[in-house]
Amino acid sequence: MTQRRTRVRFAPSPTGPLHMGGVRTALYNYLFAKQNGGDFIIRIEDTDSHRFVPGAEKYIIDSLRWCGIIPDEGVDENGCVVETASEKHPHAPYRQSQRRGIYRKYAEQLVASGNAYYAFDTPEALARERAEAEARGETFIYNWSTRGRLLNSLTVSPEECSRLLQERDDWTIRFKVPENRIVKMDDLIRGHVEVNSSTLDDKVLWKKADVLPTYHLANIVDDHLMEITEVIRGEEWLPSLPLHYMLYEAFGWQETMPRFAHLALLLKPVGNGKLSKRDGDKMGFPVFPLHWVSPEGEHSRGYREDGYFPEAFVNMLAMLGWNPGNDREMFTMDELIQAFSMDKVQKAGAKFNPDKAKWYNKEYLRLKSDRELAELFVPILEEHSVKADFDYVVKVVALIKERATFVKDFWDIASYLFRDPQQYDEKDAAKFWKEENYTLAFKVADFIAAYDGPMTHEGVGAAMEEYIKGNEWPMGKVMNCLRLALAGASSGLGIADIVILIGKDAVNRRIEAAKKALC
RNA sequence: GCUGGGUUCGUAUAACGGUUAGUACAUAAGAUUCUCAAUCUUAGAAUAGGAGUUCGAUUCUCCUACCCAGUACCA
Repeated sequence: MTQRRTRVRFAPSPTGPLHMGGVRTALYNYLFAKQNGGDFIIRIEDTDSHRFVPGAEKYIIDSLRWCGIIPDEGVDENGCVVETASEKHPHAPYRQSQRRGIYRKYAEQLVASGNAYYAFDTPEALARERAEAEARGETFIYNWSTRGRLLNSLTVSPEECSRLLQERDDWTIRFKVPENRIVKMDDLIRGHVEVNSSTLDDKVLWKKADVLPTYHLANIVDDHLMEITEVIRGEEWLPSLPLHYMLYEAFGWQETMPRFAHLALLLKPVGNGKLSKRDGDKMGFPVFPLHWVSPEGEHSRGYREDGYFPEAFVNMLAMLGWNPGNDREMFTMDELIQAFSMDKVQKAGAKFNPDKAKWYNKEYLRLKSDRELAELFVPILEEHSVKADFDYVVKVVALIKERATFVKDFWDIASYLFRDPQQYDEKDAAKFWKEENYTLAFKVADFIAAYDGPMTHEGVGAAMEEYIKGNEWPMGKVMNCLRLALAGASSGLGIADIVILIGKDAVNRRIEAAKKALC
């Protein structure tokens, strides 16, 4: 086979928000394409108009964009699916519903070559067949074993067939799956797989009622036309792989048939089964990349809105079912592109671990500069009506960032560095706010007020500790009393840090307020 | 049911026939600090079960169990 430029595609159906498992599939496609210097293409598979959900298409593209997964083809710079062909997007339109004109001839071609046939069975007739089979404890299957007694172009005369084609508008074209043929397939992840064609059914390829192809036909035709070299998709497609192989063969396209890779599904953190929105709601984690509101008004939380950095989300997702072959866990997108390899992709489904997702965010948060984090913190401060000097915010961030998982945690951790405590933790007060302690704490406060050296760790911090130790006062009790007065709770930054940040005036003010509130 | 896929600590995974079965998250204990967090140290924790091939199987083959997917005129 001649060397072809690598071209992979992500082909979602706009039936709802993109699940994180879908993002992972897109990510692996993207990594594979970029690693091989090829193209990552988006194609919208919307041949089922009944399941179309407004906004889903935009959501999918926005989600990928947030993750840094930028398509080379199919979507323009504004994030819109391309409808008219150009040099950059030669295969437009990239929405199957807008490609409806091109599929019928391919279906007819298969009929002409004897690989497919017209079927005139009504949905009701098929439902009856299913019910009858079920009554006998069997499963109805439309294939070699039953097609001979059903209503189709193989069982009626050519004249009758043309008449039905004319009169009826609910006929279909079905693929004629051969009997008892071993279909031999190769999967990039699973290796060699064989299936006996007798177990397969004669899939509907084209529907007169909708004047549209079904997934299988549209998918194969478009992958062929768009010169796709590798199909990387979810495991749910593995059972239809033999059909797809036979379709390529029937069209005579086996020379350019793409290679296939079927990705195992993402599983729920506890119990069995695939990850669903319900699990997220129940256990408190998002299953979607971005916040989503369904047309019915139902909300779903998103990783972005929950405070995850896209780099952390992507890194976490990449490691769910793939590994570099060593212990390394942190990868930027570019590093993933370098390191990714299909044969390190896990065969089994991976249970999603929300704790690990948080851990990744924490790691990425630490990697960011104080100034960068401060910039993200400023809007949150503004929400709390706090206007602070930017350099002061930077100083605060430097001290608190190791204690946080998300930027949004900053406020809970450090609100007392921006305004006086509004209340005092009751348990901490009961534990530490005793006369023998706070009288000493007040003396330390007086000492700080009188201190006139540099407001640094080495200055006021050291002096304060020396003062307490010199008097042989209980360090822990005194400090916790002070922290309660200054920060509203006994947990938090070191007293010296707090004093240095808020300054002497605030210390005095807060001590007086605590006296009033607690004594 | 049938067809296909899968199975290493609780979770994600490493070990492409030879290791005291490694790492990370989580858990627990200890150290440290004025508290909390962070950090450091340590601990417990796995090859689903059974046959076979082999000098030797986590790794190869078969059987069983369990899990997942598909079984639509949905994708």
